[in-house]
Amino acid sequence: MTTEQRPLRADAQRNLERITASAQVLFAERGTRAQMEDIAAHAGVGIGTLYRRFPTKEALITALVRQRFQEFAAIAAECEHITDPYEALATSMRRQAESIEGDAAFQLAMMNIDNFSWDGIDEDKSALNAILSRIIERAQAAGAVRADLGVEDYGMMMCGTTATMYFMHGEHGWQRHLDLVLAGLKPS
Amino acid sequence: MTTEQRPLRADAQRNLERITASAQVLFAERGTRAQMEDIAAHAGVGIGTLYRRFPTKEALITALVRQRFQEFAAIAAECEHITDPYEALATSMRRQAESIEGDAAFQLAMMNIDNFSWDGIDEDKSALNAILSRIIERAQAAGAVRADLGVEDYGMMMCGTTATMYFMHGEHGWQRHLDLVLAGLKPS
DNA sequence: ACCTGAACACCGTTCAAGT
DNA sequence: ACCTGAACACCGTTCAAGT
Repeated sequence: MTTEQRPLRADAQRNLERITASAQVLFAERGTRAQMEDIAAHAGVGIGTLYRRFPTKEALITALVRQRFQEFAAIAAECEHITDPYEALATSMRRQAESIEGDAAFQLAMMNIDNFSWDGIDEDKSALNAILSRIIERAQAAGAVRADLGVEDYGMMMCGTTATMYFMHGEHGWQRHLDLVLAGLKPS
Repeated sequence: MTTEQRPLRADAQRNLERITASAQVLFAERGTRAQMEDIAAHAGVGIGTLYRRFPTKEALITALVRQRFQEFAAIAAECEHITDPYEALATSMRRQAESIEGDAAFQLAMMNIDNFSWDGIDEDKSALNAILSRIIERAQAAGAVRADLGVEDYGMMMCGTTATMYFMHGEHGWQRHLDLVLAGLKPS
């Protein structure tokens, strides 16, 4: 909950941004095991300051995850403009997956590692889902995908793809998983 | 590496079995965060004893994961006897997935959480893959699945399915993910 | 208001002492 | 050979003191 109620004092705002940026870098690099102390040091602040903004490590990660979800929504919104209804759907998934390729922590998060409570993430998720629903319905109207496809399926497939992304780094990467899954979407 | 070189002294053997069983229970219940001390207590031994058999928590989990892989191989071997070539493949995936439904730690492990080194697991994996290759080839010869399907795809799909299993507990569960993925296997 | 870092708590791991 | 548990180390989190 990167709560930005009353504007922060200028230096505090700068610190907050540094913290978020450092956290993004270190978590992406090292996954969930990046250490709070290291993040604070990387941001050039004391740990106390970090904890003043984010009460727990979980809260910090949640903030980053929410940013990613907002990016997902932006990507989906762009893909809605693609003329071909099937490509709109497929491209959305592919581009979202590409956007998190270097971010180990988000991949872990996406798999719900450590049973995070994901405070506030439902808002972001439903904003995203609203767009995705439209994309899916258009594809269905065009007969490009199976009639029983739902938004939950979309999330599920992204979850599966993310898992293979984290798991397998070889040439047979997550693209392959996504291809298989996309092939399964065609009407039978 | 549950190394069983020279037979253990009777009491030590009994302790080892208790440890493995307790670890299985607690990890399944609580995921990777089950504590070593709790496992030792549950098994009725001191922590020192636990560490005498398994040098690290990782090694303990690895041992359990290897057991699961061996079970996977047993399941695959049974499924090889199914007459319908497509069903042999689909049933193998479905039954393997079912077998780990209650085991949170394995699900996490399957997703390579914490970058475990998976000592020795390659052996188990290749034993399993040998069987799976035969099942896949038979399905391909029968024209029941796409010609470009490989064993790595099998692992990838199980990985994705496991992730959704851990991630989503609703009615739209992992079965749905598996269905979508299986649908994608049919020759186009 | 916000910053700092020493101190605390928790849990994985070690090791000296015991049988 | 094997067992035990007190002690250590590491890292997330707190809080008293300072600006």
